[in-house]
Amino acid sequence: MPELPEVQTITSDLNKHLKGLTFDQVETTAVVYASVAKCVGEKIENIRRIAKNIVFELESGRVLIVHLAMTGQLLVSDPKTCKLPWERITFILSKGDKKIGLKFRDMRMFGKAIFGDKTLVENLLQKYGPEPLDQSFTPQQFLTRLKSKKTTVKNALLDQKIVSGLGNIYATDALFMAKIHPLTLTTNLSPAQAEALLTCAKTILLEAIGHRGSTLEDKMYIDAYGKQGSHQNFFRIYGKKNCPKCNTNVEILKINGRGTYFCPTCQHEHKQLSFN
DNA sequence: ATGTTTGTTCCGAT
DNA sequence: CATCGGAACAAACA
Repeated sequence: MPELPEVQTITSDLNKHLKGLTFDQVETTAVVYASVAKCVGEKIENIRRIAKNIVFELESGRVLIVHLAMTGQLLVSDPKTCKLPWERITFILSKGDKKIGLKFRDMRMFGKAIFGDKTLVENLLQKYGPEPLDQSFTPQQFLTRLKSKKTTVKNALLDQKIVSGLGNIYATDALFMAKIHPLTLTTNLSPAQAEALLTCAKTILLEAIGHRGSTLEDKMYIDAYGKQGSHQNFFRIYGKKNCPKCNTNVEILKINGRGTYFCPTCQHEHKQLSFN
């Protein structure tokens, strides 16, 4: 589930509590995680977020990168606790006498965990577009990047190469808040719309970080201590039956396979795709 | 049984 | 050759 706010919540908690600890033991359960076993003996210098990735920067200069995808979780635990269902990697960290467990769970196994040298970070930074909350990212740059992809604005927002960190839920809500129809073609976006969209996306992302992320019915997102977020109580249009502003029935479109909620009254900027 | 689901990547079509 | 979109990845739930 995690989008930028959820990954940010986990990352900042982990950075606060695991900085300076050393990986004592690592147990992996599948070949796709094999490289992670090599982080034994590595000391954590810093933990930061790049797009939806959690990057453990180690004193040696090497890195451990975790992507939670749809159902991944990183959970701080007592090192003696039993294995949880779908627990894929078990870490034990220590600092002096203190020992802390860290579990990577992932029901659907779409997530990734990889250990390697600094070049992994360079590769990451290269493959992702700008962070939407970066002060230096301007609406003009946003518009140019959106227009670089000939598709609908909803689709472009989910392209991590155009702007990183937005997922289906926050993209859907940002379009509603900016009053832009999700099927609007990027080629038809105005500078004013791009500016509104960036402002709304930032507002929503910051709110959601303040609420420690969104936990849906399936409880697949929880923070590093197992706690739910509360931003699901503040969704604007995602999952709603009626528009919170005008009470019109919310419509659901399937855009590239993703459920897209929108209000046909409030989001009226859609230019017709054809003259049929 | 069928259709959903927060994300990403690969491959075929254009 | 570049770009776009659908399918696939795996598992649970309604």
